Amino acid sequence: MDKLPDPEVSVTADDVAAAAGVSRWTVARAFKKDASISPKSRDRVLTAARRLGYAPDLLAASLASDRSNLVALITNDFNNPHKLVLLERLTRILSSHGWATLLIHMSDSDDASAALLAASQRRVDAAVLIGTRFDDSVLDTALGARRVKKLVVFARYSQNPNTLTIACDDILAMGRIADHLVEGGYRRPAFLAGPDTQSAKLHRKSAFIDHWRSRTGGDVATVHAEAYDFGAAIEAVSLLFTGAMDNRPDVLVCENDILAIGAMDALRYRLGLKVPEDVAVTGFDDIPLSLSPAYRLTTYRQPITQMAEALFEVLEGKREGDVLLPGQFIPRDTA
Amino acid sequence: MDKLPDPEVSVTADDVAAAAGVSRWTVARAFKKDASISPKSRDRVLTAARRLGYAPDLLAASLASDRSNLVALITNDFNNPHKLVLLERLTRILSSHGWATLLIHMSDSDDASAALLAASQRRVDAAVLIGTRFDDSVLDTALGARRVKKLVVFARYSQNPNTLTIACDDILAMGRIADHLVEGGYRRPAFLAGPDTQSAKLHRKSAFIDHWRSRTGGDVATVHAEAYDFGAAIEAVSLLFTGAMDNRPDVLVCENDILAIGAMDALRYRLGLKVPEDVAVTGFDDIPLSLSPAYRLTTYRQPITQMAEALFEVLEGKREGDVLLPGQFIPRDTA
DNA sequence: TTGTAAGCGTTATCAC
DNA sequence: GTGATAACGCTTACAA
Repeated sequence: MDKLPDPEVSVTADDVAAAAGVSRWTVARAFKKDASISPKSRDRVLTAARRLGYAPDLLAASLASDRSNLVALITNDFNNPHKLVLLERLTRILSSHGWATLLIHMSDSDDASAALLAASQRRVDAAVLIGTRFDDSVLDTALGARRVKKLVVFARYSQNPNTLTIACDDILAMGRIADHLVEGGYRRPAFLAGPDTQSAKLHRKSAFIDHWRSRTGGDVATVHAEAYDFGAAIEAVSLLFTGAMDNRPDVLVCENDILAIGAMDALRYRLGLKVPEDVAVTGFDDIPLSLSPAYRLTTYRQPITQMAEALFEVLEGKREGDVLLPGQFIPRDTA
Repeated sequence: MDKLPDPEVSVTADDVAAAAGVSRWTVARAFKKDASISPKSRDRVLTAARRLGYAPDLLAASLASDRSNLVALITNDFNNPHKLVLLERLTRILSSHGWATLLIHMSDSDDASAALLAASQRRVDAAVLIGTRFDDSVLDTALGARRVKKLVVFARYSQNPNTLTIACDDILAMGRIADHLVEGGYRRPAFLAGPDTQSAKLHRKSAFIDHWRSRTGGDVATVHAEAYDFGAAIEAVSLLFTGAMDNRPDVLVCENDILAIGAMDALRYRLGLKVPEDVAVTGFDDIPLSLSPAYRLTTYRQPITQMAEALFEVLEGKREGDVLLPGQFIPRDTA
């Protein structure tokens, strides 16, 4: 009768080796994909392993090999539902390739050093910054405490040379949105952005403004919400429209969907305006809510799956340099 | 001149020991909270450590001590924005207590074994299941592959005796909601639940029905959405109301906010009904969107912070047994 | 193709 | 209060 795996006793490669009558090294080889091992040995090892309930200890492996197949996902923006989409895609795709993910919360107040220290103490192979709410000075401190082998900025831009950016091509994206608006006959756009800190994150804003200017020669009004959530967007938009009702914008171009949804709420429930009849709105991200009949938001979808795959390639060292991928314009009813 | 920390070379406790003129063990002691070490030695060690840029390697520590201070957060329900709130709170609170979190995606199709195996291979001290979409058979397979020291079910109920539940007290909660509705004069409630699988997750449904019956003697209609997202809720509610318009429900009690929001969208945009004038709606969770002027949803907030703190105590072995905590009723405009 | 020996950076045990 | 020594479970040489 087969012995059942005993949960109390941890079974190691040595146990399997003894059971299969081979060396510990051969056991390790049997679990490697492309190892020089005879099919017979491998089979014997795997059978024994299954019977004993053995699974390699990745912690010990990491320590010995100095490679953990572990990434830290560091983020600070838990208000935006888009984060959930990013986390879902990243964990799913990375784990399908054998990578585990450490989720690290970076509070707004303190800098990234603490997060990176935590990551490095767990010996991650790379740290991935996912977020919109930190500016580039954060990266400098992070890199000062350079304890992490690779630092990737995901779904956001970074000019920092020691950092690798994987993102959606914002210039292309905002150009596409601007084109759509020009062709739709809109003439007085306003851009609703997040907090106005000195950083590269306002890429979308400048990309839109540049493109709009070159196509129409016209100017673009600008508002900053105090945070990336719809509450802040409601305040910002209310303020904007109560100010100058005589020559009000005919379209609100928003840095992301959550701001766009706040903008729509403000227009409808605070200002009594209709979307898109009175004012049109565009977003960015295509969060699930954008599809809801209450919003039906015209937006732009980031190529998250491809971005996640690109991250995987970067982690494996199969790819170098920044990655900028084109997304997809999603026209719905709000513009 | 002080040498700057060299990122290329990893500095170990031995280096610090040499620099401080003590043994490696003393270095370790200096980093322990309540270790028997003289203040002088500790100070000398910490100074040397700071100068060399030393931080203990938690991987090696885990291997040696058989304690990783690492938890696996396993989830499969990335459609519900409430997950983001849970993740935020858990990572923040756990990390403030020195615990790191592994985020593991459990795909709907396969069982929990893969996720638990992944967790155990990283030697987590506990696995925490966060989700609504698995039924109890999943727990059985998970426990069959019993590789993880502790298995906690968070923000959901489990009857499994090998599992520890930390959740909001649903009976109390649904009782509170039912009371509010009875007092509000509602008479024909319908309950909108998620997918109808055989499991304990329909706790809220039965809790509401029981309470409603005992207070009014009346029955409660029931609908099941095919998934926990607002698209599925829209379909389910549309179907329910096109069926029997003669004696339609006057209030829709929803298992959570995301279903409630879908229900409201269906009522307003598909059926042309007004909330709460024609049909009232209640939710559960108090996700950020519930506060939006488009919804202003009457709902019930789970005590997430306390639940997270309870999890911490369970992890540290300071607490045993299931934890059921009371939440807070949040009356807004929809009921 | 397979086995042997020496690490990886910490903690645990037990002396001093 | 402090230090030596043996684990922890694996991988990386290198030798057979």
